[in-house]
Amino acid sequence: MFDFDILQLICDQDSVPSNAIIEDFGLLLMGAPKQKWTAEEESALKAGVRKHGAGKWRTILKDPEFSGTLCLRSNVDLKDKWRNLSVTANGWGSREKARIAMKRSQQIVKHDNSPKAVSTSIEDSDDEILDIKPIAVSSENIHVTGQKRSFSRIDNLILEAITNLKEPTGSNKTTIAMYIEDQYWPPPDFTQLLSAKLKTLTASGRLIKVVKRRYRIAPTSAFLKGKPSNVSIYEGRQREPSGSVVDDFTPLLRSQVDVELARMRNMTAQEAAAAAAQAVAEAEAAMAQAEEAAKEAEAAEADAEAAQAFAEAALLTIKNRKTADLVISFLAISIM
DNA sequence: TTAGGGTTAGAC
DNA sequence: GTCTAACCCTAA
Repeated sequence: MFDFDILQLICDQDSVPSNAIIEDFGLLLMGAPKQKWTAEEESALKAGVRKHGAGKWRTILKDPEFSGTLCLRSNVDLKDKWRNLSVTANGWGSREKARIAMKRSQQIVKHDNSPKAVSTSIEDSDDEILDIKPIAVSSENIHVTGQKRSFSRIDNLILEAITNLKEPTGSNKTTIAMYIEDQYWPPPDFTQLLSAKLKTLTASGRLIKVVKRRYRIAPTSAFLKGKPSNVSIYEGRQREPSGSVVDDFTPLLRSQVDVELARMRNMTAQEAAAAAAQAVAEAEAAMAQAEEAAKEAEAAEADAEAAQAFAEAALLTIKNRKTADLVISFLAISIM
């Protein structure tokens, strides 16, 4: 189209077009169809976020590595697109968002009514188990050898993601998931594992939950001790695909998956069938493990809700009876 | 410059 | 009519 050709000419200049230029051009495009994001623009945005962090939209636009691809976009466009990506990556449709918003407002009311209630942070509302977007299964790399060891690998991935994303206000679950999914090939039910793991890491004090469901690494976290920041924890594994680091949760790099696919193409029918059967069995084991982790997370949430309900009931009792001593005695007996 | 809420176009 | 993605507006 003619108008887009003009803007492409602007793009061909060395400098990044200012917002004013893009906005003025928007006037020219009045009535024109929406500019759909291309796959190239999308990947450039993701790469930009990886490099500079979410929220550094202007920096990403100025980065010569991305300015060529994103020259038609303003920083606001980047922000909006990243928001859309975050929402869809979580499997949240408008209904889910409305439901979560409703749930959150209800919880805020609860907090207002019971300031001393047992804390079931409203920031946990996005830790619900959501639809999973399975990406790939490594038949050789998912070995179920016990939850603790497997989870320690996810711990490292989460910490690596938060470290490398460098978001000043911390990283949310979506951003962490997108980083990991972009860098590796996580197993099925990865989102469930991530939700559960974020909870336990926060509970154990290794992560700090800051505003708006964002997580930061606790200053005293032992996970990164001795490890240089900004370096992939899996670099060793990347250099040695057949090395020893395969006994845990180890998402595959895309390049490794490509190698796997190439190997599979050369298999005989019988070999392929055997490999497929083995992959299915191991994937099922991994899914069972993920399911168990999800159940644990659900149980923890249920416990917290029950505790909150109990605390609310206790406070109500205090108000109504005006016999605090009696209630305190009752609570003491209940706890024992 | 950015975040977040709101609006609207387009696909289904 | 519903849903999603792109776009708009405004406060900080």
